[in-house]
Amino acid sequence: MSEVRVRIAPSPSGNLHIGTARTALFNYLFAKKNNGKFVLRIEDTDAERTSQEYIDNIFDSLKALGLNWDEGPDVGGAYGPYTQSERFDIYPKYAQKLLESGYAYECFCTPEELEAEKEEATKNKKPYVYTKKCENLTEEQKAKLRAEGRKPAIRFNISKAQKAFHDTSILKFDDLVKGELHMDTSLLGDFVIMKSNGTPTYNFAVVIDDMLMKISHIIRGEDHISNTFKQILIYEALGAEVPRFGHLGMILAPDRSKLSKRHGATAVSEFVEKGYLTEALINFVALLGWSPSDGQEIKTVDEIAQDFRIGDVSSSNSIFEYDKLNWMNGHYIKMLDIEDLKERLKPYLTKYDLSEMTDAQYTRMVEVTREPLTILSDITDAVPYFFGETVEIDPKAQTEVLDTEVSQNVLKEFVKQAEGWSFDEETLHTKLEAFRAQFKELGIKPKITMWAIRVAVTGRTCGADMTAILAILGKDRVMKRVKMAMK
RNA sequence: GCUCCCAUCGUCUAGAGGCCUAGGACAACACCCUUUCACGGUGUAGACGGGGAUUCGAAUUCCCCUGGGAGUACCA
Repeated sequence: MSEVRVRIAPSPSGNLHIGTARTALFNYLFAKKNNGKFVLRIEDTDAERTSQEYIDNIFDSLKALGLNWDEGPDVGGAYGPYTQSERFDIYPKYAQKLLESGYAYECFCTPEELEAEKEEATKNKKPYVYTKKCENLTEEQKAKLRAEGRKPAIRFNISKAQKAFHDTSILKFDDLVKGELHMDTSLLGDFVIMKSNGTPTYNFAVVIDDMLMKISHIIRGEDHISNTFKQILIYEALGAEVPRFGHLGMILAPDRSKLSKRHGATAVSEFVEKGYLTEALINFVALLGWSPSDGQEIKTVDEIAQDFRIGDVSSSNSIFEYDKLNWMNGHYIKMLDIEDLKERLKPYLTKYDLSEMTDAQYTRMVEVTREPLTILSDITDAVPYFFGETVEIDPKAQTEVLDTEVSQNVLKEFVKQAEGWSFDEETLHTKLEAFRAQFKELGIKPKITMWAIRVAVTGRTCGADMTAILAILGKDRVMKRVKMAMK
């Protein structure tokens, strides 16, 4: 077989969708596994909905996910341009070819006429297929319509192509993930390939582009299955080699509907802003439909590529649930290199004055607070007590902990003893241990002892390791806060 | 409406006729660890949508039903 060439062809009518990212990933994996090329093409045929902002977002998201393309609008390649709007001059040539070979014809029907036919069909509970009304227009009739100022669209003649290349009206192909798929093409209407304004429709543009870009395998969502039948016929009518197709199940929201904004984030960039790591995102999304042969689910994209076979991908839909993504994201946060993590956390710490801390203190703070983080943005609410001279005491902690007599006794004793301590973690650790033991003798649980100190110093009942907190804050601030908490 | 696709624990999945009294992961629950919250460890509970057929034997093959999804544009 000739070179494996796959592509992802997003339409820039929105930010890169997580579903598109998964499709891109499977294409990328397939290319990697088969020493092929991964091509990025921007399908901006519909100028109305396209914007540069979205194009940038698609580029950035794909790069952030590590899905680097070999050919594309920015890096170029031998089969460019890779932006559809820059290819407008090439589609009419092929449409003309189809017109000449009789696999396409001009259609002068107005949108109103078409609309009426459709209504008629639904009224009679009949499936709508284009009537082929314009199939056999004479040159005279066409000239007359043109004279009236009507501009024709070009329609593809399904039945003619089907008859020319297949014995029956049933068209079949062997899908890479679903196996044999078939369709009765007599149920398909002759669809428009060139709009009356001279631009190609999706189904035509993709075929021409994929053909010219020598795409060998088309891996995409199963929402394209019905398009595939139309596209195969175009390839055949054009005398081109038909690529292999593979249709992936869709990603659904927990309510089994299409994943949309009302379910939360849908764009990769939104997930990133929320504090999801691209490593976790891509790993998670790979597991939707694919599973590792060794059972080891945490894997880099390159590791997955080694193990990847398109035929192993599940053909059913899968539901996007946050539980596992969250777990996985937390896992990746725990695994991250500390310096890396320090940088990635900074965008979520802007409300604090990091200059209050030395780099060593910041490092230590991150080390002791990273554990419970699910998403990076969780850091914001996890660290307020590391900053400023004083803390705000949680009302509940105040009444339940600080206001008790035991706590007050603990704090009194703490102030007395800690005055003489050195506030390095090692010392603190042993001193605190002894401190707890001392109270335990009096029948006070270690937990209670520590709670008094914790609430006085941090304002809350839970948080990072106390020893580290005290060391980072330093003796002055700790003593100040504890004294303030005393009655 | 018509056409197509899909169907194993709540979720993601393993399973390609006997290895399945169906395995793993996340979530849940319990216990352990522990200076809190967590992390971690151990364990518990939890599924082959229904009905036929083929077979000595079916989660695995076939058919029907049901359920879910998608497509049905001069959108992509």
